[in-house]
Amino acid sequence: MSGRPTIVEVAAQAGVSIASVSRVLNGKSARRETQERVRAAVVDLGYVPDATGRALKLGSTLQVAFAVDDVGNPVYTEMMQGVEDGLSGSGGRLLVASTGHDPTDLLALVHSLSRGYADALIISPLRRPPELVAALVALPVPVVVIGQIGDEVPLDVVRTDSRAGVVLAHTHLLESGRRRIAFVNGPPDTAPGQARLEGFRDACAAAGLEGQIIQADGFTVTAGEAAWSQVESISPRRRPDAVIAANDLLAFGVMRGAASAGRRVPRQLAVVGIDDTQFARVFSPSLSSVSLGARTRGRIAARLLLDRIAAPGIPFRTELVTPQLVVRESSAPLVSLAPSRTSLASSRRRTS
Amino acid sequence: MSGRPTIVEVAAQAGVSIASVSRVLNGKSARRETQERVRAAVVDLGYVPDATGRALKLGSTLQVAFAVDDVGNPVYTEMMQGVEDGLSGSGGRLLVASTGHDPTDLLALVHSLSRGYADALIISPLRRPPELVAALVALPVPVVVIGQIGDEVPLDVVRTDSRAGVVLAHTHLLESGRRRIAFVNGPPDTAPGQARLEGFRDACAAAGLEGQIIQADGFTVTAGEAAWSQVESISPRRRPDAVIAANDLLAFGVMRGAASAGRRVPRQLAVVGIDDTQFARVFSPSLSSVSLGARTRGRIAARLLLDRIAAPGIPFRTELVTPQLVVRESSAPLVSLAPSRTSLASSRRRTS
DNA sequence: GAGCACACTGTAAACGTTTACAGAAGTATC
DNA sequence: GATACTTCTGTAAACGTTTACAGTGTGCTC
Repeated sequence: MSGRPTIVEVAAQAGVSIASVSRVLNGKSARRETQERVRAAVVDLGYVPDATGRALKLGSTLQVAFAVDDVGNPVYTEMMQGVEDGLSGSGGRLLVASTGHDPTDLLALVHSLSRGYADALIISPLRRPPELVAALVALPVPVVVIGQIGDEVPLDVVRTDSRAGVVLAHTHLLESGRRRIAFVNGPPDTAPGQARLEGFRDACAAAGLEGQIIQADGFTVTAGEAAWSQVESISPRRRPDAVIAANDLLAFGVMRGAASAGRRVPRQLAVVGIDDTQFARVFSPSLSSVSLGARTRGRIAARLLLDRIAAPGIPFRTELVTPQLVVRESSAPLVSLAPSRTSLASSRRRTS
Repeated sequence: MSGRPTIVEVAAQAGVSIASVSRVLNGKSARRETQERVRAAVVDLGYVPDATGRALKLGSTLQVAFAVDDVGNPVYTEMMQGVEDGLSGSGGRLLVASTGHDPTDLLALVHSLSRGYADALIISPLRRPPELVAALVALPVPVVVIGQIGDEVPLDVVRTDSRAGVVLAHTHLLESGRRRIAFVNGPPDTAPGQARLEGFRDACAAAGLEGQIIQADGFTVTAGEAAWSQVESISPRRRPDAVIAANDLLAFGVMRGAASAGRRVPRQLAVVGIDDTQFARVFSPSLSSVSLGARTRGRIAARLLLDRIAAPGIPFRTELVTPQLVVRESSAPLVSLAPSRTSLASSRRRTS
């Protein structure tokens, strides 16, 4: 009466049983007249089937949880949009859980998922302590991990080779004429922090250069700014002429720090970020960045999930997205900078 | 057997009835020995109460839906973080629905909410066609609107006076010595588009100036870039020396356009954005922006919601968040720019 | 008109919880 | 030892669906 109408009231109004109402609404066989009466009653009462009752009976909530460490990072927003893309048409809803940076939060979240309020989980964790991996594997619902999780873990995974991504960036900077290339990393106890660090070491070894490594205490803009002051404190002779940042936010921070210290990008300092977030293109100077296909990864994760829900028994898969360097202003080659008086270069020309 | 254990199995294992199990788990009175046996069985079987069964019985899902038009806009991410802040501790989960820009999507989403998969809705719509308002009012769950929705609508509302916000920006630009102030608006059929346009007209009238109005076809960076080309096409004599953009993304777009056209910000063009998103501070030059307290608004919305859930009968409230101008480099005063030829960093020092 | 096939419909059980109610067991009081 | 009282426990109903199963009715064939 007071609340929303239930199937019982619809049945009463239509003068049929609740089974018939359910059948009509789910497109099962029913006489034309029954159909009409049910539909009329539905419209009349404004009946909408209750998701909870349905979920209880069918054992599926049509909800997918998406867990990330920091929704403030645009790369995760893009990933989420990818997931939404991939889910669209499946009738699923997206439950977003940002867990802050507290690892116990994340674990609690994963555990709480066994309450069954979602049919599946897509997770992109920065860190992967054994407890987390164990919890993920033990979860009674399908799980897709975006990122590295370990080879033998029985889960669907969408990966990218960010190690190779760093090498791409390094090679590009060499080609643009830089030799003193530094790496501003995020926390090395994170999966991306570790992989990207390895990539940088690989690249340095291959080039026969030694590279400075600066460690920021997060993957944020402010951490990048703080890291810049470490760069500044390097003795002038060894001071880098290029920086690879472990993600775009760090890169923005570095560029900001460099700008307020009066150093010109890209003339005095080239910067390359990772993730190619939407703001990389927009920044001035625009930021060269290694795209790890966040949106694509999200989309693939959704697809893996839908596949597994459709056929739970299939073997676990690992999909790989290859990194791609997007070259923009922040890493313009030294050679082309020298003679050119074109737009950006001239607008950034030294005033004295 | 196969799936997750239910309360029935726990009861069997503990040798008590399911009612006792439920009571122990919900902290109702029970003999110490019963408690111990139930808890032992729970641990033993790894039992976790099913959220769906619980929701069905209790009629509450512990889920709050949050609907926005564009998750790609950082202002909504911040708002969402505010909502999460405000919800934390209430045991609620956040269901994020980004509806793209299709207004029928949004309507469909709102209607689908009457399936009862969420206990409440927080919505920040760009447009508010009568159908949407009607649908919101008709919804069987509490609704909080962030933004303008109309005075007589029986809903809880969190508002900000973005009209006054534009006036703030305008006054500031006058004080910084600008006289030909243009306004880059988003679509004027949106609530913020309309309010901000009115604010701009107010400000122009008060100052006795006529202001150019440029209309972008979205609240995005690319729309801002496109709008810039319209600014460029204005005859040089009337060309603006300052731009107020209807949000930060538009402002970024304008700055990007201006930069590639070789115009200096703030020397030749001052820019002020609206929303004060996290990247405003980071941009080079950093963007002056009118904060509308997105995070605060989200937090307040959550509080209004919790209040209403606790006491559904209370009168509807409208909370107001006052805009605050954050002055940064992009609108440095001409006077301080004129004599000095110093870097942006030093000009920033004077303005803040 | 009997028999049969068929299409549809209603009854009732099930999904996993919570909780009103009544009954059981224990304890204190006379 | 009976009574009243308290404290705990079990039974069963309820939340809103879907669906197996049995039943009804109709039309057809002989």
